[in-house]
Amino acid sequence: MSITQAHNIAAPSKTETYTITELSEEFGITPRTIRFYEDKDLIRPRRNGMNRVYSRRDRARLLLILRGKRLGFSLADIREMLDLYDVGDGQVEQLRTMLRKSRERIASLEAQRRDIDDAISELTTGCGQIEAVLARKGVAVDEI
Amino acid sequence: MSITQAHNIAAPSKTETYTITELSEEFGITPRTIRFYEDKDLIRPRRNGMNRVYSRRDRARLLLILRGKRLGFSLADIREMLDLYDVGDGQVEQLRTMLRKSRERIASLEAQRRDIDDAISELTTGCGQIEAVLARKGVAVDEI
DNA sequence: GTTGACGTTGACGTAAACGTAAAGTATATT
DNA sequence: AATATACTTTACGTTTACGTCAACGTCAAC
Repeated sequence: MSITQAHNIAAPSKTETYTITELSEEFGITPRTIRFYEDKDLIRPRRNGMNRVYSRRDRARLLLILRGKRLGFSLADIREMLDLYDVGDGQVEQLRTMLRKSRERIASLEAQRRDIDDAISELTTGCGQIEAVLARKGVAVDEI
Repeated sequence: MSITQAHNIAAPSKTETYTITELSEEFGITPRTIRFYEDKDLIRPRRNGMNRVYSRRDRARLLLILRGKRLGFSLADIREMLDLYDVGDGQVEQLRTMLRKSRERIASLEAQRRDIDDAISELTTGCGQIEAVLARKGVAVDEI
């Protein structure tokens, strides 16, 4: 319970680093998940002996990964974008790729939304019919 | 290519039946899919020797299955609802279950839709930023 | 007498994103 | 020394809805 835990002894230096559990707790994911991302080449932390050491840059990558996941990209997509992001800075080609992928994703999401809307109206209609039948049977619908 | 194919020799009688490929072609699914549904106890066609024989009732069940899938229910959900549907007719308990499940599904779909809307706006914002950067670089955005 | 069309069962493969042991290493505390 | 804690690797398990062989049966046609 001491403040000076292993791997975190020094005072907050310029080269702040994180352990795998620190990051997992901060982002609400399991260490297994972070190792999985590494296995998929999404992060490449340094090592201190056997242990993984994450830099602030690694932490930023992890944030980008989780953001990509929230937006519904696959890990493969995310890896591709991260790789582009890494090569250089502001390369036109990367931006084009990101833009294309984002637009594709938007189109896909809009299609999904249409499907969802259709399903909702079909389900709503069905609910109404069931409610009508139950009402005719004298059953209070809200008792469900 | 003759009209009188095997298993379908008789004139259209009252007890019309279907082969597995007939149904699969009619509904745009593979025979494998229909056998899979049977394996999951969603349909139970009669047999003529080894061959499956589907009645109009089986065909109706298949329609309900595909409808349920369109609405995003799992096969397990669909089976449960079909079973209820089979027991009797207009039983209150079945209707309640259907209503509950449908309402749950609607709620889940609405949540999904909110997530999708959030993702779309986040992506749209990101696209706008990328477009701005590309424009400043003198790249026509539509060339992508 | 074999080709082709249609059918059967059984079992393994696929995709995504991890979960869940199992078994070992390394350090720190008691 | 023994215990506790954190970390490691390897590898199989999970879920859903099928796809994909493989090997076999059966019947009518050429």
